[in-house]
Amino acid sequence: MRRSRYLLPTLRETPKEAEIVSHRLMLRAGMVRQSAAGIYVWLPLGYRVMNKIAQIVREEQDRAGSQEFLMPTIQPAELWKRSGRYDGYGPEMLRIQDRQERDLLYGPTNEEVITDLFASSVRSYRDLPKLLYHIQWKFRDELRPRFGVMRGREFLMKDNYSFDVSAEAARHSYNKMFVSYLRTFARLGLRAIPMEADTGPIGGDMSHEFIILARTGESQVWCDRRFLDVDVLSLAVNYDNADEVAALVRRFTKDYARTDEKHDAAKFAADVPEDRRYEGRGIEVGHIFHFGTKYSEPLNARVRLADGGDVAVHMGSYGIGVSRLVGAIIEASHDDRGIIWPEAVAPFAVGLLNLKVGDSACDALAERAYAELARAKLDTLYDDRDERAGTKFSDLDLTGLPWRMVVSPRGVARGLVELRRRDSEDAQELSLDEAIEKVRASVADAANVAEAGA
RNA sequence: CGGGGCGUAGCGCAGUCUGGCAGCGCGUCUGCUUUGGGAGCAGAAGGUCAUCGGUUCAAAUCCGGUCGCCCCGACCA
Repeated sequence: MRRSRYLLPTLRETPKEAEIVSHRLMLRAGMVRQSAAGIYVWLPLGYRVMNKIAQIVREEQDRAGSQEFLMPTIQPAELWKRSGRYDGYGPEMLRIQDRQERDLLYGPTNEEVITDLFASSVRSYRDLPKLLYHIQWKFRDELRPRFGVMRGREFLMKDNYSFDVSAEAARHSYNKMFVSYLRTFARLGLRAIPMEADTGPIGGDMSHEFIILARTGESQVWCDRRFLDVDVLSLAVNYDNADEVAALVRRFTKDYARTDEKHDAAKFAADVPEDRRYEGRGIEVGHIFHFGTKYSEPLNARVRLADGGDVAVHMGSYGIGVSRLVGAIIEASHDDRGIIWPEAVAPFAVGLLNLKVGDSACDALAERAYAELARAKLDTLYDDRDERAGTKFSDLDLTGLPWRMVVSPRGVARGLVELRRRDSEDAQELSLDEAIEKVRASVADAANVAEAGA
């Protein structure tokens, strides 16, 4: 993409509404614009990142045996009246009426719709288990939206729903999602720690929040530092082997990790040696939950059993805040110059700068670099604007692309470009071929890591 | 929903107290010079001062209503 043609309105100054760093940087880097309180326009750069995140989420959901489909944003109130939540959900739910004065709502979540779908389309225990997910916009009319896309009213969420014939089978589904979440966040360049969460009326140990550690997080968290040392992507997992998946879950639940909701200072002190105690802030990026027959009973989602009887299916739901992750990744990965994208979610792999537009040698080399980067299938944002070097450097640092390739009079006579990583101070002068190969290898490594263990 | 604050050019702000030509910086456009970390000079464009009403010879400024946005708290993917 040529920068001169791209809609990328970077700002030198921060709009005054932005308080936390991810919000400031997303506005300054031209990723989002606020449309109303907690509602955002996603500009091309921000939308690319969100789509990259969604794609990784999608791949890991599929890998764990889930199927993607799509439910509507607008739901009939009638379903919610049947589940008993229509009155219970409160003013957070946006209620609307159509021209016939039928009661509708903009979905804050989708248990009702999918349970109803399941009830009308699945009849037999032989069809179970099922894991179904979609990535869809939600609306929750929060009292006070804040922190940019981290707590918007409208947000993009992946929600998965599992259906099993028994509580024991449901645990396998839960465990699959648990492991797939570990892999998903690791691939996004995040270290997400599963923490015990409130389970509601069901009880038991079947609810976890996935929290990433970040200074600006909203929750106070306590955990064992051993969580920080595990290389999740190197762990092999066969999702069909219930024992193997359960063993992995045990490995990630045996050490202490709790938010302020469940923190027990005495237990923390007793269980975790002093040198392994971590206390800090965290951001919730995922939540998994088993809720048994809470919706299948009222919405009549039952299956026939082998012995001729029938049973309400056991369900769980599993959420990842996709749009929130865009902000969360920035909270975890930035410096005073701007965003530092992990390679896996970067909107472009390379920022190509021509520092002397109008100089025929520089123009020629930059154009050749742009063409060859495209041939190597490396997403490139080519800054071909007739701007000063400082402007281009600052803009590129702000937008956080992982690799910077500079064409300038310094190296052009020898056919050299300068290559530098966003997270490093070291630059190298290389031939164009060498530079492209280096970036290509780095991107390929990231992809290989993603495949490891799967 | 309780408390506090703010709406003036694309962004950041001054002007409001004490009514009297709507301003500054950045950005944008044109020209010249410059060219490795947000350049210099010269010129230009850009405004329903959130909105509705009131007071006044005169309102960004005073008074009242409404809308929007932000922050703190309680609440939440």
